[in-house]
Amino acid sequence: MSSQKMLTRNQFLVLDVLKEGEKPLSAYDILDRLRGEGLRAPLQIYRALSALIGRGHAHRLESLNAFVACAGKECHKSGLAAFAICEACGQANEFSDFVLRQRLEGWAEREGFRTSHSVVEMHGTCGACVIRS
Amino acid sequence: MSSQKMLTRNQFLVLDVLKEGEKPLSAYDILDRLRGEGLRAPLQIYRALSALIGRGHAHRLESLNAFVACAGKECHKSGLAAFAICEACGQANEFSDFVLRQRLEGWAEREGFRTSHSVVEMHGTCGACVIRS
DNA sequence: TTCTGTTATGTTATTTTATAACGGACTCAA
DNA sequence: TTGAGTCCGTTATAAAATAACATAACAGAA
Ligand SMILES: [Zn+2]
Ligand SMILES: [Zn+2]
Ligand SMILES: [Zn+2]
Ligand SMILES: [Zn+2]
Repeated sequence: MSSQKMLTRNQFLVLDVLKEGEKPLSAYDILDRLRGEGLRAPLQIYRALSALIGRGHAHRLESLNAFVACAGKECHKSGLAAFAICEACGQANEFSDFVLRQRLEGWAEREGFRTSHSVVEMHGTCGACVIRS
Repeated sequence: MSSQKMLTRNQFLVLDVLKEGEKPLSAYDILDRLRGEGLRAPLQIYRALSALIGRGHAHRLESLNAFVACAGKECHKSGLAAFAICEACGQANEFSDFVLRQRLEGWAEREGFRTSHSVVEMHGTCGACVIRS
């Protein structure tokens, strides 16, 4: 089962930056970190991001206008990636929760709503930062 | 108990436009509809929106960069407003779900995460548009 | 009253985020 | 070898949000 299509050079570079980054990065942040590799235009980044997100290698955080590498084990299986975003340290913690997904799908089914994608993003202060404060 | 502080003129105008609008509106959409009332700058809209959101009169849809008047009965009581956004007709349906909120708070509690605000936005096709297609 | 802190306002300029529109290079199969 | 598909790179532009600055309006304290 090698339906894993190869990543292009730009896609690989962008994904690598996301994996290195400890925090969500904006497209322009990513661009700045890849100027050394010859990338110059925002569109190069956005195109790579679209492809990566389409294949499940990365996620877009809607409430931050930023992007992260996928860190979930089951986010494809469960079909829903949720995030807890710390406003103090900036880190985003990806998790997935079957009940959560079930609950949303239940609502959708009752209402005849056909879901294509769900956004779940909690904002607040992470455990480490709570202690530190 | 008249702790209901008065809305300012700009806040009232913006909220009124949101209530009239059948769909989520961007700040610039709102501005365009209020030029007749003498509003000229985006900041006037953003300031009014911030105040309205702070008081629970309106919500921001993170995945659309757009705003809606609050249509929920219990979204303050339940502390969580969720939205189902139709990509066909553009309408956003606000709902609230206690189990959903409970589930998110449960995760947060286990992880020591202190939540300040949660974003739940489903994208897809609403019942009416599914039938129509 | 006058002073003073707070809140709301208005305006201009700028930053940040995202896309449109164009053309070239390459692969693969018909 | 031609045509479809995909990726690439560039320039220009649109869309969303904020910075910086200056003024007005007002309530409470002195
Ligand atoms: Zn994931
Ligand atoms: Zn933190
Ligand atoms: Zn509401
Ligand atoms: Zn619809």
